[in-house]
Amino acid sequence: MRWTPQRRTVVEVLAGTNGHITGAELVEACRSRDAQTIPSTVYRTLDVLEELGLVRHGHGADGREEFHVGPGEAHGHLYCAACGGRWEIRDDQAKAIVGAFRAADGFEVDLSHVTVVGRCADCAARP
Amino acid sequence: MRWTPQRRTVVEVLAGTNGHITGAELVEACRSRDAQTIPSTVYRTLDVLEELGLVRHGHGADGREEFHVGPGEAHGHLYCAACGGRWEIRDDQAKAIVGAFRAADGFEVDLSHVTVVGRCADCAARP
DNA sequence: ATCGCTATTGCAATGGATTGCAGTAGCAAG
DNA sequence: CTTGCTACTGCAATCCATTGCAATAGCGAT
Repeated sequence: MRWTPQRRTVVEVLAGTNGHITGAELVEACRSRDAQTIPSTVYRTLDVLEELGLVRHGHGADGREEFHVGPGEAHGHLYCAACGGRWEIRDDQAKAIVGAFRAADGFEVDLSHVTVVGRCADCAARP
Repeated sequence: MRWTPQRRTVVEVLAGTNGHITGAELVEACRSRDAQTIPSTVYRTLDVLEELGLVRHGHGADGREEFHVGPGEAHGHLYCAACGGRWEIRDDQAKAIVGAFRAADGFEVDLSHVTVVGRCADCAARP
């Protein structure tokens, strides 16, 4: 792997990111450091970083790419369609999901790629 | 709601569709009936049909839109990242998921919008 | 310090999805 | 049948993501 200026930029921005970021946001953030930033380079860098396990990607409620800056436990996301709120899926809930599929089919769920959409308690209560 | 030729085309294609179809596939299918078909019209028609509850949309493993032709029970999807296989999430598994969130947080999961990615039993067995 | 291999980059093109706007045409009322 | 309202359509522009290809530049070897 080669340590290029472009990759340095991407990694620096990611290092300063807490939690999640979409592909487009990352491109934007890189551009503010280096106006020459090219989207394809950013996305390709993300691919290699993901292979290295430094980031994980999933898809938000709208299907856009979303990156979680690792390392750390893989985890899914909850998204409220009504208020736009977002939460990480807690471990006990994750276990329930993973277990349900493993037990029944032997299917191994990739948690980091799970986004569950619905309505949070508050929004469900006030229709 | 107005019954236009464009909508008729979309609905006819959907009526002939068994199960799932992506936005792009639908546009393509409509074009083969009516070469003048415009993507934005198709997507806007889908929005209307979804409001009426005739279709439901979710996002596939790659984040692209996917429509399930209803009516019928909302259901999620399983997707194997290794072999590309796809299955509908069975009711007992769905219950486990919905239950886990409802019990803990009062979060109401929208099943039709759930796509779970991972590796199916066969692929998990042969790494 | 130089060389050469090839991983990476830049760019242009492509594809799917979405939006704003001006013009068109359903449809209901008269 | 005619009229008028406005829900739709068509189009062009835009955005996010991805890919092919030729040119560049890291970096290990010499």
